[in-house]
Amino acid sequence: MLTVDSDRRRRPTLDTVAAAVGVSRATVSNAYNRPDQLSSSLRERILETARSLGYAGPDPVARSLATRSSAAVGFMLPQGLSGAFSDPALSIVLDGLASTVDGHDHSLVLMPGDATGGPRPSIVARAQADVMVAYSLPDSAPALEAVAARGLPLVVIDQPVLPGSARVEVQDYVGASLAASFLLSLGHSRCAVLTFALHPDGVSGPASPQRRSAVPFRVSRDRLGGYLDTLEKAGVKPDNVPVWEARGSDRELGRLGARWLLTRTPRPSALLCASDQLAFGALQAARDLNLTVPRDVSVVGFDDVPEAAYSDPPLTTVRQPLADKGRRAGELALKLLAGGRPPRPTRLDVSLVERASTAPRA
Amino acid sequence: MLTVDSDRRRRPTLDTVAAAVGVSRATVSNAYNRPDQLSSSLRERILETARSLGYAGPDPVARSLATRSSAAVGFMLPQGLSGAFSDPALSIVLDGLASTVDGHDHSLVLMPGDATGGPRPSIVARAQADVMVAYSLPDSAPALEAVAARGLPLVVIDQPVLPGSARVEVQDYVGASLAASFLLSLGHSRCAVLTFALHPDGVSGPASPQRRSAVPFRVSRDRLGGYLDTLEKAGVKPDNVPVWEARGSDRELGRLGARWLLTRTPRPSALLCASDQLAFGALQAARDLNLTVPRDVSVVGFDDVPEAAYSDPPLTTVRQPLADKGRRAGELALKLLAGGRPPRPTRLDVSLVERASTAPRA
DNA sequence: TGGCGTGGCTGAAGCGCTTCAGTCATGCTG
DNA sequence: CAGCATGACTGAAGCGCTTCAGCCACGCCA
Repeated sequence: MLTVDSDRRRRPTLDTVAAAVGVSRATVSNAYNRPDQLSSSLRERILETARSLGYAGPDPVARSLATRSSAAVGFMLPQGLSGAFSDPALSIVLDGLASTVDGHDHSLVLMPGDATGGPRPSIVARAQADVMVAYSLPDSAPALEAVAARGLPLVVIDQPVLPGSARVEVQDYVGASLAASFLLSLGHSRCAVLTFALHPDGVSGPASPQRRSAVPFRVSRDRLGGYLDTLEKAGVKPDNVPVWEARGSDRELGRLGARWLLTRTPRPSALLCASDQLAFGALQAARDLNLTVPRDVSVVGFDDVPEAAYSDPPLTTVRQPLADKGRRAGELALKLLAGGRPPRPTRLDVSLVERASTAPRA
Repeated sequence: MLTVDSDRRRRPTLDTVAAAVGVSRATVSNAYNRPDQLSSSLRERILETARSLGYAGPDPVARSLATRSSAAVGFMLPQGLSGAFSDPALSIVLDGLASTVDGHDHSLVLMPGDATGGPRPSIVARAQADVMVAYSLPDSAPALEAVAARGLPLVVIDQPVLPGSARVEVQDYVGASLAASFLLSLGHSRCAVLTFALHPDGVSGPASPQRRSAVPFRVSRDRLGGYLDTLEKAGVKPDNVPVWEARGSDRELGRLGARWLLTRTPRPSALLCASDQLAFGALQAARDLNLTVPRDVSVVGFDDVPEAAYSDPPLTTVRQPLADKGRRAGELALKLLAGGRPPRPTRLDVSLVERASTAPRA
């Protein structure tokens, strides 16, 4: 019967095993880490004895201290977990990262963020990881300084460069332009924008001109910029484009924002949504208001999460390679760990996927 | 300018600082951990010197070794991350856990599972955590043995007892009965069941009688059992109840399963879904088939995730206190860490929430 | 026979920190 | 003024492991 004995007082150590077998501690260590350093018969005997003594292998912490490596990568999030995981895009990125990291027998330490838009510095200072990955933190988050203070290698996803760090990012600005141009080509000049947080203060609402400038989140900044610049080039004044800022990126927040946008006068004929989740919310809001998509209003998302292909109607959206992003970040992290210099930023491509949520202006 | 210097060769240590200030290493340690042990002027001087030397505080690994505590809780998942986080119920639980753990300056180490229905034992053996939380692993997952081998305290969520471990669980069987009784009371005797994985082998499809028995996931077992037993008591033979087993718990899998169930002849007049996500998929499937919920078919979910109140139609479902579950697990973990004996299992209540996805049989 | 490469094992020096039993002034009490 | 708390600081013993320079015996070659 499997029993949990949490009495840690007198757990066996390498020495216990060494003494029991009658060899040196170094040899027992080798039995676990360098099988080629001892005869296989002795190794067998050691492992056997260890088992019978209830020794579960070298203690991870002591091992980390001795090797100066904790075999873990830290992941810093801009928000708490529940908010974060209602965003499938993040889940996919994280999964890509996890599988890479996991494949190299490294583990993943999660550092949820708080209202400041990143994990508390004390958390970062104490995290047992030897490389950090920052996901979409606001510019100059305190967490980033904490990483620098520790001298840990850093890879940032969807963020501005930090000297000495590796980076993977997506052509958000280009993607947003793509979306806007497409709507313009369909004749939609009365567009509205539904975006997730521009500032880390947890506020939802119409985005005033002030809030639209000096946006600390690079992704939000680039997507919003891509939309507005493109519209402007076509002669649409940014100030005339209604923008709703949702404090997060989930359906419900999207629905709320879209309801507001779709009840402006004149009603926008198309919605540019900064994420698919927000777009799904927008589809819902349209239904709530008895509007038909795309007849009454066109909707375009961003991300191309798997579900975008199955929504009602299927979503026109900007595809970005989410899983790749995570994998790349993982590879970069491992490379930095191995002592590599930070390579040039990895830029991933975006493309527009046309589905059924958009149509020429009626 | 914030710069990342990942050159870890010559980082300052406690000794460096001690030497610079001209005090003993113990005193510097105290400056960080026991401010009351030295004069505040000296402490100030030490901290100042540390800062100027680029010393970011005691190394977490060394500290862990010395204190025999790594200030981290490990979270073992039954599946990979992306699958896991498409399940909002899990996100909420995890968030509850994280906030508790985080509030005590502990971090969270994630151990994603693989095809075996849990993390690989090697991952568990090397994880730097001093208490483990297992979430809905199958009975006798290898990961659990690895935990036992290390002698780490364990708290299990939604799983059978393990001697020596703490446990938090929900009255799944009762909840499932509630749902089934409710449908029966509305006159639905032709019910079908849409459940998530009964076995960890990643198979989706109609669940044969063999697959319905010896189910290793406690939650699946209890919910399915609650449904079928209740129906049987009302005279409905379990063998006549179609059951679809989805390999995971997301909308798309739910939609697939529901499509199959709703195209049986005779068509079921009600669907018992083991999670809200599956139920949302079922609502979608009904729409796809031009069926109106609840007129043509009633649907009941399980979990009561926030979105259940907003779906179209709003979902009748079994409520379980998800965030509580996570928080409780966190508290238990911390209590075990503090040396407490495992308390009696925490059982959380369930209740039925009636919304608009159910109606009397036509 | 002497020299030498080699496989198999060990001793001991760390890794960077915490902690606890002291030491030593200092000020207070009676 | 002896006696004694008290506050401030230190020395040294670990925490459990990795690693590397050796050491030793053995067999092989010339």
